[in-house]
Order: sequence, then structure tokens, then C-alpha cells
Amino acid sequence: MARRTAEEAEQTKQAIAAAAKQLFIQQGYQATSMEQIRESSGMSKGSIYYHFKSKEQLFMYLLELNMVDWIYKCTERFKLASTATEKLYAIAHHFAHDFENPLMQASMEFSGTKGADPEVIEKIVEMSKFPLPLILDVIQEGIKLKEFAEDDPEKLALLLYSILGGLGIIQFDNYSLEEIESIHRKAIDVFLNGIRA
Amino acid sequence: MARRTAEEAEQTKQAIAAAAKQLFIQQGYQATSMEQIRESSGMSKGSIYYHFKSKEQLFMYLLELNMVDWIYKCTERFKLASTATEKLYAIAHHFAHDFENPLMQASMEFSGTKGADPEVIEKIVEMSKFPLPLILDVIQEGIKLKEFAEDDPEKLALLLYSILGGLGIIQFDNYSLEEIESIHRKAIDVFLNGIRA
DNA sequence: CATTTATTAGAACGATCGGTCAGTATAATT
DNA sequence: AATTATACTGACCGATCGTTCTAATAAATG
Repeated sequence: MARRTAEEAEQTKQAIAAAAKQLFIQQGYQATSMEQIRESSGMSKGSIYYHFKSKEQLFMYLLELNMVDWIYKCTERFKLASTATEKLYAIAHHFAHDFENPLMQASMEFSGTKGADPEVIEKIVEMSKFPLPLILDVIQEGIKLKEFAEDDPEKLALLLYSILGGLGIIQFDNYSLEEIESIHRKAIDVFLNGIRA
Repeated sequence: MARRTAEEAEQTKQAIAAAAKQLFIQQGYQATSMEQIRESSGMSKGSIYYHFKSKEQLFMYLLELNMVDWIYKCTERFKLASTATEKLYAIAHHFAHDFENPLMQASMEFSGTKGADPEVIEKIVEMSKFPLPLILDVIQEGIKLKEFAEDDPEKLALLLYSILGGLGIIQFDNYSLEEIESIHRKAIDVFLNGIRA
């Protein structure tokens, strides 16, 4: 078998991407081999390299998709929130359910890779911070509308980002989704209480 | 050259350990090769494997040293602190200066390693959480002494640990040590303000 | 001084890595 | 129908991985 229709080819590409994403999430970037991706996707080595010119590029492709999706979902949630406070809870909820997003871990690990193309590294580092501007916006809005006390918005944004990022990285081995959500909500509770006007 | 005195042999071991530690911190576990460690330490392959039976064991050795050192320094700082509040600032200060400690990142990455000995993985995962009990103690003390409001201490400890861990993982590319410290202090400010009795 | 033993060096190992390539089959185009 | 472009296969590549092994050297031991 060879030469599928354009549509089928796209399916192949997505099958590879899906398998790769799952493996990168489970094992990280370096621990995942192209051979594993081949096996898991059911496609051949050649097919993978036909659709993606390298492991790095495949990883970047996934990160970009992920980022777009994340931002879209987040802005969708924002439409339902009327106050900055509500928006922060929305972001936290988003992070808590972000078992689909932990590519962030893999991307942080990636930076250390030896032979990696510096250009790709830079892009990935930059990309890993994509939620920051969104958070900054909300905090600036909250301060402007007197929901939050006057303070350095950049610092607060970085802090909240670290909180949520940190929560996402913790090993929640024995915790249920409920408990995880609960801790994320608690994080926002404490954070809000700490910065309230 | 061969066969040094016991003292010199220990120096060799520590030179290897020091080189390995720096590389693990800079590049992560998997991205660091034994060949790099050999080159950086100036020792031979044989010497490395004479002192450490495997890469995994070398890594574990570093983690254990690191943990002991961390806990010692932290309890030393605690002696200077009279209130739970002060102790929290001490912990934050400790995390902020923990450019020597980010083995935590490497250990989190390690868990994903493929062929890794499950026993070693378990030990490492467990070890990566070592600051938690310390934090929990301080928070329980703070609640008991009415410094902090009544609340679930476990949840708060996990939250603070996530905050500090998250701050430690953020890419502070363009930030000075001053700014990093400042953000860590801010983290405690907000956290304390959020849980204050 | 002779022997043993601890410590180092470095060549070599099999396994696996990311990546390439010649070849094939079929859809699309002419 | 003939040709071209696309989608895919799987064997293969050199490099590098963690690890092992043999030999050499010198401290320790008697």
C-alpha cells in the first residue's frame, strides 16, 4: 500500500501526531523514541519522516497545536466570566483539567537537549510561556476595576503562573481529580485573598 | 597513574559527583551522558564506574546528598526564626537561592525514563517531595499559634510547595537574582495575606 | 622486597538513537 | 493510456548511548 488520497494522508499525519503527543506526555521528549512513535502509530519510519522532517519539528508541531487550542478554550471560558475574579477561577479550572496539556513539562525538559537546534529551543521556551499574557491581562483588568489591590501586575502574573504551573507539575499520585480541582480552587482562593482590594 | 590513597580516591569520587551534578542541573538527566561526565570531570570511564555502579545510582547519590544538605540548611535557618511567618520567609529565601538545588527538575524528568529501575524511580519520586513535611510542620505550627486562619494544613502545604516549586522551574532568563528574590518574597506576601488569621 | 589489592585508563561492546534512502504502489494529471 | 507526483515501506546508516573488561600502575600489606 502507498499513495493515499490527500485526506487519508492527513489522517496518517494526525495518527502520528496523536501517538507522539501521548508518548511525549507520558514519557517526556527525550525518553520517547521515533521507534516508539512508529510502533504506537502503526505507521512506518519513512511515513513519519515524510510528514515531519525531524523529531524536533514534530514536537514543535504538537506544541503549536496545543497552544492554539489552549488559548481558544480559555478565551471561550472568559466569555462566561464577568469579573476578573471569575476569570482567574476559569484559568485555574483550565489548568486543573489540563491533563491534556502537560506537554509543558516535556517542553521544559526539551530545553536541555544537547544537539538541539538553538532556534527551535528559543521558539519552544517562548512558546511555553504563552499563558502569561492572558493572565497578565486579567490581573491588570482586576486592578483597574478595583477588584484587586494596587500592585505590580507583572509580578503577580508571574506568581500566579508559577502557582498554576507548579500545581501542574506536582506528582498527584494518590489524588483524585476532585481533590486536584479542590487544590487548584484553594490556590485561587488564597491568591485572591492575598491580593484583594 | 593509578592507585591513589584512600583520600585521593575520595577526591576523585567527589570530582565526578560535582561534574555530574552540574551537568544534570544544566541539561537534565537524560540529556547528560556518561561521556560528558567523564570529559567534564577529567576522569576515565573506568573510574566513574568504579565509584558508581550505574548512571542511575550516581544520580541517586547526588539526590541524597542534596536532600540532606537542603534539610540541614533549612533547619539551621529555622533557628533564627521565632514565628511560623518568619519560617515561611526563610523557606522562600531558601528556594529562591536554590540554584544549587534544581536537581528537582532533573528528578521529575527522570521518572519518565524508559528502562529505569522501578525501585529507583519510586525512591526518586519519594525523595523529590522531601521539603513537604517541613512546610507542613510550619503551617501546622502557624495555625496552632493562631498566626494563620484555621484551614486544611495538608492542602496549604501542598499549595505552598507548588508555588515555590513552580517559581523554581520558571525560566528566569532575563531576571536578576534580586528580582527573583523579590518575586519569591512576593509569593510569601500574597500567600501569607491569603491565609492570615 | 614481594605480593596483594585498590584505583585508574581507555579500548571495545551490543543496543539504540535519530535520520536517510532506494524502491514501490497508487492517486492525480495530462 | 502514459506519465508524474505523492504517500508510504522497511532495510540500513553512522553516531552515541550506558556499560564492561583487560591491563597498567602504585599504595598497602606481609
